[in-house]
Amino acid sequence: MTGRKRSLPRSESGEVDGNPVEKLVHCEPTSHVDHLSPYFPKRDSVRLTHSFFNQPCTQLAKAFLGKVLVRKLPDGTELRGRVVETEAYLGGEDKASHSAGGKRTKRNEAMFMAPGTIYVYPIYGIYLCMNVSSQGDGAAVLLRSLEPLSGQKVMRSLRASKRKPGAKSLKDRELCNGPSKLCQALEIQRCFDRRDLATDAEAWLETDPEQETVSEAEVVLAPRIGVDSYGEWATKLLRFYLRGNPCVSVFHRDTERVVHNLSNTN
DNA sequence: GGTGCGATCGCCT
DNA sequence: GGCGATCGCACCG
Repeated sequence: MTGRKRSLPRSESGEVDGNPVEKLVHCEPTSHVDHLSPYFPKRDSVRLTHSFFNQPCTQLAKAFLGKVLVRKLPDGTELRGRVVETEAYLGGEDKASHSAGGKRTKRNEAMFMAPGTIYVYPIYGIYLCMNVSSQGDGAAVLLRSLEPLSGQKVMRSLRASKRKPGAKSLKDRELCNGPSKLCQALEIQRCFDRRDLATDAEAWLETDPEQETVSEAEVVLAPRIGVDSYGEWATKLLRFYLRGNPCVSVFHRDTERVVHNLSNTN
């Protein structure tokens, strides 16, 4: 079950979908004390370690949901986003995986490294995608979408720098709703390839202090994106996202409708 | 809202 | 030499 309800997406600056509402003084995200309650004592974020990443690929892909990816920029700014969409790439028999058939190359070396190893690769000459190695030979989890939690202004400017000058300002939900968008918004560069998400000083994964564990019912299973040419592996339900979250890149209405109808019969 | 298309280059065959 | 785990924009309805 989820914990306290809250509106989505959250905003650090009193903005709703990019529309300024109220300017707030910047505060450290972990130092808010005004909402403390003796009945619901605030829990701290906990950095996730190797034991978290060391689980089977599909299990890890689901476990990522609700966790918070943190990127600390050289100037000390911390950008935070809650993981809302992932894909599992199993390696071996998974024809859609870069490591299909155990194929190991210079590019995908990180997929074969210890669980928690970051795999960043360039695609279409102009974009990057970020994965995290899991348990299993050549298996990794693709991070597809985040719900921005803090640093939205910086994310927006990082994203805007690659768009047409004068283009419409991006809504919060549009900052990280795609694998290459989240790399741009969090300034995840190629140099992160083969680094360790469990110990790195500039990128890590945390628990969300406002998020209870994610239940199975909140997770939508869907086909992966952009792998249509891989036969039966294109249809396997190896994409996972948080039901109803507006920051998800591609909704799979069919799956959601089926589950919804089933729940209506109860 | 949805669809179609071009961009752009490192990596692999 | 060909292609891709994508994206933004133009265009249509």
